[in-house]
Amino acid sequence: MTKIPEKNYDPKSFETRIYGEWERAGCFHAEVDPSRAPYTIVMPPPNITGQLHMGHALDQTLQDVLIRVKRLQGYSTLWLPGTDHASIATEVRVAEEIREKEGKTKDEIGRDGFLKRAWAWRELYGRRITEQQRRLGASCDWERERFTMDEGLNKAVVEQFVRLYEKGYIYKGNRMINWCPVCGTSLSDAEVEHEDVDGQYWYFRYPAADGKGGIVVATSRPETMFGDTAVAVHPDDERYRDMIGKTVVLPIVGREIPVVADTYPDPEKGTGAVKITSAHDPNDFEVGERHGLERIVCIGFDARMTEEAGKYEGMDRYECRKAWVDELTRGGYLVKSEKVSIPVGVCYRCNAAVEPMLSDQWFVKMEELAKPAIEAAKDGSLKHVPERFEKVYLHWLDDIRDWCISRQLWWGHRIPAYYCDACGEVVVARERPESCPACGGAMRQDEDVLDTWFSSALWPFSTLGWPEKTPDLDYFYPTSVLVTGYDIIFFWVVRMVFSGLDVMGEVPFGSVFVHGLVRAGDGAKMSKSLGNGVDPIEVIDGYGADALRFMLIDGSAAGNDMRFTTDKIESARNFANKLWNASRFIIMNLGEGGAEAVPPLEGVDAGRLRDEDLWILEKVARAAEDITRNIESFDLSVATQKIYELIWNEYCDWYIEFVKPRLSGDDEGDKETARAVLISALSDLLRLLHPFMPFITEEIWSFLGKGGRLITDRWPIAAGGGADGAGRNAGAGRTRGEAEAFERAYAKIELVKDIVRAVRGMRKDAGAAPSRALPIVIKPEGAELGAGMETLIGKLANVSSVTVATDGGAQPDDAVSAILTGLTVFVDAGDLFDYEAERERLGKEEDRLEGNIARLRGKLSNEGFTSKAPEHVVRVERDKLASEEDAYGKVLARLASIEGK
RNA sequence: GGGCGUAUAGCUCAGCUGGUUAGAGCACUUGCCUUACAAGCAAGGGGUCAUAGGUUCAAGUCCUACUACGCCCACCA
Repeated sequence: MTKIPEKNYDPKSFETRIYGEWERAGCFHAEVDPSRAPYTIVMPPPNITGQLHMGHALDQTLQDVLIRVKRLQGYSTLWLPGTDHASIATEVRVAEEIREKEGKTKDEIGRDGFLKRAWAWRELYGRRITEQQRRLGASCDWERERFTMDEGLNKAVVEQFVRLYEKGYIYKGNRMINWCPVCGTSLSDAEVEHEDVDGQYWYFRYPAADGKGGIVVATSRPETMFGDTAVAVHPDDERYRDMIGKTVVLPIVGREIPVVADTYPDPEKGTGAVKITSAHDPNDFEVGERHGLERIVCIGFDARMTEEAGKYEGMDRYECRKAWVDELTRGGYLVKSEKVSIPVGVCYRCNAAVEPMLSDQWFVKMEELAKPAIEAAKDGSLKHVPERFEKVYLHWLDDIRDWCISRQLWWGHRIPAYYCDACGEVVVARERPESCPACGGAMRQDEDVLDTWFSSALWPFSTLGWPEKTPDLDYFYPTSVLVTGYDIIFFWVVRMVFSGLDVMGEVPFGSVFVHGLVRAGDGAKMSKSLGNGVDPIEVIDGYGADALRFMLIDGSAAGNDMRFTTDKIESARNFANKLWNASRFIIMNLGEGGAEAVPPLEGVDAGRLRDEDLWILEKVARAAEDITRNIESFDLSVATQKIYELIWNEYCDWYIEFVKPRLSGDDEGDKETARAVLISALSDLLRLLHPFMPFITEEIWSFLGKGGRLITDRWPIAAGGGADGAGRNAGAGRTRGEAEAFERAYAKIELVKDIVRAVRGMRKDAGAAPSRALPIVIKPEGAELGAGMETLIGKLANVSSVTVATDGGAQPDDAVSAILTGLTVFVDAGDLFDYEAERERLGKEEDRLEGNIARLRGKLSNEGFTSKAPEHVVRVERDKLASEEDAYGKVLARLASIEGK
């Protein structure tokens, strides 16, 4: 008894089940296997801050497609999953939760209590994320799942920190850093975003100390005036030459500050004189360094004014600004002010305005580390797809500054630095020292944790076991490709590359495959605050994971943003439904013995194969090669379009229709042949589609009696020089005779399609009722009409009889005609025929051909074209002209023959 | 200030290294419940590929300029 699929495509009925089967069978597990080439992708670990969004779904789908293709091609494929602790983001969320649930602050709970709750959070959200990934069909090796704060990774982080410290690449220094007053921590440059806000320039007069004149400076941040330590002017600026070396007085504050000459001020800008606040601005800091200025901190870590601000001490920085400007204005120091747009740095997590601050922090010296990373992109060992992203990568590295890696947070890898309070000794070590090596006193560990990206930077090798020398690391590193969004190129890609080169001496991946954002239907960025996010799980519930996956890949080019619309997801779901029903039809027609009784294609006598059989096999073979090429060059959406077209418009629309009469016929042998070809072609279609729609393809596969699982079956054709060198290309190994037979059959069936389409069109034009079968006459004019052509046409065009009008044979005048390449088709529409309509029809054709012929003649009479264009291009144009002229002649003749009727 | 992207059918988008008459999905028109599929079948309509130059035998595709929108980077007081 043959098992037949349910009538309706219902992804819910099998997706979860199939995933479980794959997982239990160990299909995702990768083995170190020296006999095969490895193919490795480390998953960009999603943050445990929440759940997966549409961007993750895209990211994961792309990786899964690549992994599944390579798995089918016979590589030992490892897709290593994991999650990221996302230090600052998670800390903020956990603190929020604690405030809501317990009404307490972080400090009230304490470090240990906080970490306990953070780990609980990690358990909950980490699991939720991996469940969502399973729903999507991610075929990653769960046995190798990692977390950026697990024990092994902590070991890697400590090891790398110590190594860099010992090399002198990590240092602690009192430098200008970005401070987020809300998150209460320092930030790296990458973590600061720039926003333009409405602001103002205030021009204030700083009187000269000697009472003669003064200098007007412009500022957008008057409140930093309390920290001013100089006024700088350009040495060549005539206006201020006399002032250099003198001192001016800070209005109201009364403190005297020097006027220094420095090349930093641009005479063109503002007044050409710049107030220098060496403790609150990176540029001013440098000017201060050059001139040995003191640093006065007037804004504290809480974004409130310090005692340096006198009576404003304790006031918020922006409130102080207002009050202070008022006071200066009243004092007559304000010269003018103007509204202007000011770029301000904000925290990428909480959006608060970042304050440049002087602070003791740990840094990674970037200059030496960046060099090989730049080199890798330039010498091609690291390729970006699409290429344009290499610019983004290089640009970031080119003017990179030292990386501030310490964070004043609790959730993260604690810095392995230890201090002796007794003698001031600092020890950076893999293990906590028992006591101070200098004085024997007690050691205290640094309170701070590391930037979350410090651990992410090690991800491609730390997850494979580094610093241990493991077989995994040896076999799977370097990884094959990194798939990620363009928005985290410098957060992550750059840092992985320089870390990989530093630690392993090799780039962590040869290619970076960059994708864009998934936007809402109106083009807006999906975001929580806008509430326009689409939950991938809800989409999967409604349409199936396969539809979501297909939709995410189809119809968007690599690196470009895409919009999520129901149109698209429905279209993808409909495609799945189409495949489902076609497969169902085939399975229903397998006969008594079911799938097992159908012989494999190799078991069918080649002589039994009909033209349409050869045609579909050839179609599939050609498409398979194309699709493989597209996938290998990361043109995944091109690949999906081709497979969509192949399945729907060739296999379903034509082949299945061609074969229907045979399936209901009496010739058992022929029936068997048709079944064998149907299944063979379908199998390849399933293989080709599987990476994109893994569930439905696996489910259908299980009905085909082929045994095994599709996920671990084989790709239709061998990878170019890949792991599977068996040369399984469907067209490979054919004899010359066979190849010619395929060619002939292919051309013949394409002609049949043209005839069918022409007849359908003519029937419609004539207004023939769909149920009314009409006789047709085919007049061959050079085309080879094989036997069996008539039956193929008859059924598909609703034709009652096909007469081949051999030379001299009857050629009806009172029939609708269509002139095709190598033949003319007449539809005997009987009472519906109308000479006037026929003439109109032919007239249109005449016009069209005239246009074409004129264009082609022009082209071919162009000496430049015939002499310079490649031979095959010219030949195609010549052939085209010849056939158009031929058709034109026939149209004229036909018009003449019915003239006056 | 620097860099990048996008502009192709009413809408959303493909179009790889330049080479037939520029494609798809949705929408639209017409006709169909044809025993796999109305989430479907069949036949159609619809585009001077943003604009202006240029290179070339040949440009949606390459170059230059320009316009509009979008994004990224940036230490302009």
